[in-house]
Amino acid sequence: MELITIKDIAKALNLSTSTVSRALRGSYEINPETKKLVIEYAEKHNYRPNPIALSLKENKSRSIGVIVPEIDNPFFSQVINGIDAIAYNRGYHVVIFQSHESYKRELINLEHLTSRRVDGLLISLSGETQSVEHLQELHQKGMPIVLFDRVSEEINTHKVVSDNFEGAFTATEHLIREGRRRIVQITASPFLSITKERVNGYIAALNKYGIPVDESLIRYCGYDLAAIEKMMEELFSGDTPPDGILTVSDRLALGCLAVLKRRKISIPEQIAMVGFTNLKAAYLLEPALTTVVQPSLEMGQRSAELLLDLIERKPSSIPPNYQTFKLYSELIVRESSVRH
Amino acid sequence: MELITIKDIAKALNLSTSTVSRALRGSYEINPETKKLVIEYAEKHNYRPNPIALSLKENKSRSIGVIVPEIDNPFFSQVINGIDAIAYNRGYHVVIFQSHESYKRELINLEHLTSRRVDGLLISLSGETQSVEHLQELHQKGMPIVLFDRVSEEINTHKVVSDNFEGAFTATEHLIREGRRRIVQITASPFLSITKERVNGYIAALNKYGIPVDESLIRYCGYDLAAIEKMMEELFSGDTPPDGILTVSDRLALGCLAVLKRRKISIPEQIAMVGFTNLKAAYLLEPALTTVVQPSLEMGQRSAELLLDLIERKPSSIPPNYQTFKLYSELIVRESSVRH
DNA sequence: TTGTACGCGTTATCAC
DNA sequence: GTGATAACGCGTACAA
Repeated sequence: MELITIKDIAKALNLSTSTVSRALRGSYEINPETKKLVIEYAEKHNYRPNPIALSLKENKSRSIGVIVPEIDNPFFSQVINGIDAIAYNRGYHVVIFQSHESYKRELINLEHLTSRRVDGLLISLSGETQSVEHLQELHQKGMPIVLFDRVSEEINTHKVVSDNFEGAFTATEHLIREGRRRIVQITASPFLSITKERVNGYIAALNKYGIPVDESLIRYCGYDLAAIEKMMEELFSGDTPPDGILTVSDRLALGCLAVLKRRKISIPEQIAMVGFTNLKAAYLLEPALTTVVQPSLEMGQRSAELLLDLIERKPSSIPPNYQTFKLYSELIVRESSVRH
Repeated sequence: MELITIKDIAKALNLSTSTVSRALRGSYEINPETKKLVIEYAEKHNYRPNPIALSLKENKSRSIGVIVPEIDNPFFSQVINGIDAIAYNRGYHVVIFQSHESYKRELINLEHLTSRRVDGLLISLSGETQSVEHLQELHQKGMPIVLFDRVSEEINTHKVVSDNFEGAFTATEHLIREGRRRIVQITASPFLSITKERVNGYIAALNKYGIPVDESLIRYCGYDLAAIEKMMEELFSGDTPPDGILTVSDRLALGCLAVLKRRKISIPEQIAMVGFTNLKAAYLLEPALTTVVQPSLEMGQRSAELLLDLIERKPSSIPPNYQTFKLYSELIVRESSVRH
């Protein structure tokens, strides 16, 4: 735990710092005895190379930046978990920033990241972000970037996403097969890639079964719980309330379930529901909730692996054609969700 | 965004690096014109001081380490949120480590932290941790440390906790006043300070109302959901099932609610329940759940403020007597929890 | 007012 | 096989 440096070792052993350095790194041919002596002394005094000095020398921080909309969101905290696992194994710091769904804060985060000299960036876009010029600029300056979950077509780099189209398609199809026809999709910011893909999957499923698309059944909604509940109340106050619901996030599912409970609308008897959710709570409390489980942990791991590969490879050997990796989202149907 | 250094500015302006440095820091008396020139150039080329070089020079990393049992736990992700807010405002990095409730991993984290040269440490102990010698050693070597939530008597430094005794006392009293007598407390690792305090609060409330303490109604339980449910099933299979429940964490509350739901035991008609919870989901899905809300965000903020004060103060001026700051936990009783 | 020299911890290069 | 030196970027004591 002591703050011992290579210089201290050199002094103590009457050697030069360069000899000590070589002994420790074992690179050059060196007198085995000297080497042994140095290594023993280092171990005894718990020598640890100063990562800051190394960073300065190598012009690398051995840290990666992560920008997420909110840490306090089960999906993202699970992703961070995955990132964390990979990064620490490979000797990297993870520095986390939150955009709080604000484009402005995303820009500020980027500024912080660059001045902190992170070696690479993992980012999931804010709900407000419509242009990714800020990322492109950074990317062109040589910063390795991997986008995950909420990505953009407009930047050419690696991306890791879940198969949102397929997830929404399967979920919608499940509802249709259970006999539902008036299926509402409750979704988030219309700017997000995940939103667009999920809406497309939903529409494709309706089309497949010849159900006309009713635009009023696609509801875009912010994350504010009160707003979600208000929208839901509205939806169920009309003459023709939905008989099926597809929600695409934890918070949306919760607001939705809360309103159903309050109105004593029972699942699955009166209405069927599928939620994209990462919250273990949801299905425990509402066993009839069919769930599209996001591969959050895996997404974090894959993204981090990709980014670290990009960072550690020489710039000239970075593959010219970036790819989008799609991870499988599982649809989990529980017995109790089948209509009695 | 460019990687421009002080040296580049000096070269471009035909000045020495020291002049540029002074101009930028504005410390020394310097020719106003030169100063203006330098600052303009710096702004134009987006100069940012290299934090790594500064760290090396000042022997400070301007980063703080945070060790939590799990990131993916709503209480801790909220605490991290609070830490984050304060730290970034004051120009510090937050480096997060997870102990995964393992003492061994806590030790490894500590090792990483020190070799990473963090300026200070915020830690909430793992469920396995019984001795804090590892922390004491580090603390005696001069590392500023603030413990939060799960603390230890055996180390003398600042601590930030919520009032667990009071929280459990109030919760238990609430149950008693609703007419419950067989109140079970379902709690976590017996080693944790929070567990002991909550058990004490529970016992004190029973004593106040002359209810004998039944040791079999204090259940220690791991975080594994399956184990929680098994324990609950056991509890409710006996001849005299509880008529009141106090759970002290989100996961325990969830496992508990899941079993009640499965056995069709209704709240509050058949059983009353209070949970320590930070999960917005819980009360939404079960409105009859009375909640002890932990001041998680505030805890993060207070802890970070304390730690940064410790770090930035000269060692000689650190107050010799460390304190434990208790934050208030609010008991939230919703209408629907009153027995009909 | 400005420039020179040094040190923070480490490694690479060159010399011995 | 080992030691001296320079360099990474910055701030500052000291010299001019």
